[in-house]
This record gives sequence, C-alpha cells and structure tokens, in this order.
Amino acid sequence: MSEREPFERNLRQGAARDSRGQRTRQALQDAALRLLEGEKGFSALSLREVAREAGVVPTAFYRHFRDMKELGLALVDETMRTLRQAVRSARHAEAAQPNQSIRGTVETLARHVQEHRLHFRFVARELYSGRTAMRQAIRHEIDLFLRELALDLSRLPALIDWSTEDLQMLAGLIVNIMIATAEQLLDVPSRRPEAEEAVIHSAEKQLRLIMLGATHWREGAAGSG
Amino acid sequence: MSEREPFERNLRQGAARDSRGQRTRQALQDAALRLLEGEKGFSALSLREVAREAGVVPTAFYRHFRDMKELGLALVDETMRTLRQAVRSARHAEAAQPNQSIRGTVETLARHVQEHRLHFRFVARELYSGRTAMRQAIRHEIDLFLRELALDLSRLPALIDWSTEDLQMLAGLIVNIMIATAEQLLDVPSRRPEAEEAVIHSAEKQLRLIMLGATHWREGAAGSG
DNA sequence: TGTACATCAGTGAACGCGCGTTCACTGATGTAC
DNA sequence: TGTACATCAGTGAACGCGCGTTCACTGATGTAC
Repeated sequence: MSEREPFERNLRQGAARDSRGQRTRQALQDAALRLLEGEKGFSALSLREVAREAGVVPTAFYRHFRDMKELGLALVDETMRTLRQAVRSARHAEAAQPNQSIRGTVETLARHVQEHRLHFRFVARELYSGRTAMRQAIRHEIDLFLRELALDLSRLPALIDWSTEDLQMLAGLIVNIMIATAEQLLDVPSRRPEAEEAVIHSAEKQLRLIMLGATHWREGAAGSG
Repeated sequence: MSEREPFERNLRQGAARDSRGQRTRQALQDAALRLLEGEKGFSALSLREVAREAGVVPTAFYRHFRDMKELGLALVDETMRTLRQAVRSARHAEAAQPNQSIRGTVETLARHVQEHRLHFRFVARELYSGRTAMRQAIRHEIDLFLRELALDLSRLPALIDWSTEDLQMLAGLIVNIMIATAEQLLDVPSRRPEAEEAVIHSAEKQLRLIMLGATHWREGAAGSG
C-alpha cells in the first residue's frame, strides 16, 4: 500500500498537461524500465509485476497495451527516440565544431549514457537476448546510425577516395566501440568516477588508433584484397 | 509423451560410460541450452520446462541442482570450458604458424561459433542480460582471454616497446571485434553462406585496419597523452 | 460559472493454469560375497 | 557367473501461489448547454 503512494501522487498531481490515460501509460513504461534494472530480462517480467510497480491494478494494463509484447515494442520505440536525439545532438556538435576532440565525442557518449541510464540498459539487455521483434527494431536503429556515420566519414579529407564498403566497415568498427563503451559504462558502479574515467580513456585511445589506421589504409598493400 | 521418447532413448542407450546420474544432469543442461535458442532469456526459463524438455519429471531436477540458479552457473562453467578450448587451439595454431593470416584467425573463430552455436548464443545472451553471478563469471573468463592476448601481442616485434596499458587497450579492441563478430555470426541464418562470408570479410578488414594503426601508433603524437 | 450527462480509465472478484517445492514411493544400478 | 542387498536416481500426488485474462462495476474527466 505505502509503496504505491508516490506513483499515485504522480498520477494525480504530476504532468497535468497529459491526460490521465497518457500518464498511466507512461507510468507503466517507466515501471517496466525500472524493473529491468534488476536481474531479470524483459521476457521474465510479468504483467502484474509491472502494474504493481506502476501503482495500478492489473486490469488497468489492458486499457493501454494488448499484452506485454506490445509494451515491449513501445519501450523500444521510446528508447530509440531518446537515443536518436542523443545521436543527433552529438552529430550537430561535431558539425559545428569539426575539430572537437575524439575525447569530447566519448565524453558526450558517457554523459548520455548516465542521463538515460535505464534506456541504455534496456537496449543493451535486449539487443542480444530480446524477442526477435525487439531485437530487429534495435538493430534497425543501429543500422540507421551506422549509415549516417558512414556518410559523415565520407566527407573527411583523409577518407575522400574510400569505397562505400570500406566506409561501412570503418563506421561499423566505430559503432562497435561506442556500444562496447556504453555497456562498460553501465557496469561501472555509479560512485566510481575513476573507473568511469578509465573506460572513457580506453575508448578514446581505441578510436584514435582506428583513425590512425584509417589514414594509412590506402597507402600500402593493406587496402587491397 | 511422444516428444519425450528421443531423450529417454538417450538416457538408456547413449554414452554408456557415464552413470545414469551424469547423463541426466547433462540432459538437463542440454535441454536448457536448447530452450534458450527460442525467444526467452535464461531468467524466463522454468524448472518444469527444463525437466520436461530433458524428458524427466520435475522432481528429478533436484537430484542434480539445488535450483535454476545453480543450473545456470553449471552452464556458464561448461560453456566456458568449451570456449577456453577453442581459444587455446586458436592460440596454438597461431604459435605453430605465426604467419597464419588474420583471415585464418577469423575463419577459426567462425568455425568454432558454428560448432558450438548453442554455447555461444547462451554466452552472448547472458553477458549483458543475465544474473550478476553469471555475468561476472563470463566477464572473468573474457578478462582472462584478454590478458593472454595482451601477452601474445607484447611478443610481436612491432609492439615490443608498448606499455602494458596500451597493450591491454589493443587487446580489448581485438576482443571487442571478435565478440561482435561472433554475435553477428549467430544472427546469420544457417543457410546463408554468403552472408556469413560478408561478416567474416568485414571482421578481417577491421582487424587489419587495427594492426595497421598499431604499427604507426608510436610514430607520431598519437601515442602520447 | 454551474449543471447534466456521456465517455473513458481504473477497480476488485473470479477463473483456471503452470509454477516451485515437499513427500513417501519405486525400481534401477552397482557392490559384496 | 549368480544372488542378496544397499544406495542412488527417477516417480507421481499434492500443496499453496502468482500468473494472465474475463467481467460487471464505479467513479473521474471532460463536454454541451
């Protein structure tokens, strides 16, 4: 009973511009994200558990989602909207200030991971273990980002004569590092800034090593078959 | 009833050198791995489901594992033993034939992924979404491999004067690529050799680009803070 | 601004089901002689 | 090799519980006048 209280208060007072329906829907999604912080995967979450955490009776769930699968897809959707904004703001920062250091890019990533910790954790968990529909939705979003990055890279003077295939390969490598870095940042205990710094520092070096390799890629035999 | 049959046959005829107990224990582990091929994560598997798939009554489970958590750790253990052998054989191959191409290394990885598909899928799924105990066990194993790889790298002429930190950074990068490649190989439909070839080809290029970057790492300003 | 009413969101009881776990049991396996 | 017996692995009934889902309901929200 007493655990319910804060969510009920949210329902009644908070975000008055949203209708009650919208607020409950959001409360259900937030509750699911919160529960995924624990040991379970999404496939192990129960409808009643989510409703309970949202401070709502199980049957109210059906006013908003047909079943848990539909809630899952809504979560992917919401998460991806968040991440897309993060990526877009990072790209704008790069465009406005092209010499922003690799360091700066990694720090931007780290900041977004901390700010949207629950969303990133959800994606990290479901990318390889979720239902096929969820996995594909996430994969698709990553592919979009990958293609945008490849386009950005193609405009760099050092990479001007690269083939599309090689550009995608390089973009894939960079995205790999960013995903792995995000996953490592999620595993860093929140009160350990020096561990976080180590992850950032390593990611920065890895990106620099790659860009160094890229500038030499077309010189010798390395670039050919 | 009729689904049970093959497993019962296994129990009675197969692997006569193992005691009945050992065979059932193994049947339970195999059943869990098989069930993890589907949409669920380990945390969503039920004890009764695993017993059913193994062709055994639920209560028989308790003769072998205290609970599902213990079965999970046994699976990590078994999987890691398998993967360690794969890694060791790859390292021996490299040692015996140091000029084995990067291509060869990636092909070895791909072969092992196909041969131990269920084990690799289990690890890929639980690495980021599993229980803390499982995740840590997997992480630990990856760290061991990472350190062995760093040691191998330190013996390469081109990297002879590298700091430990930089060697670990490079090893981390290579391991990242191998993990990401394994995950991509698991997502390739089994009857699509050309898709598999594309993944292998891309991984090969990524590794070559990295080694190229590494050989230039100490030349300019890139290597310094 | 105040009232009457339709719509929409949340409630609570009820259902049948699969779950984890207990227990006393049975029968297969392996050892001593 | 053959028999007697102890141990060990698998059985089947039973339990209480949380689950997803249905239903008729209530009361809050928002609109027409």
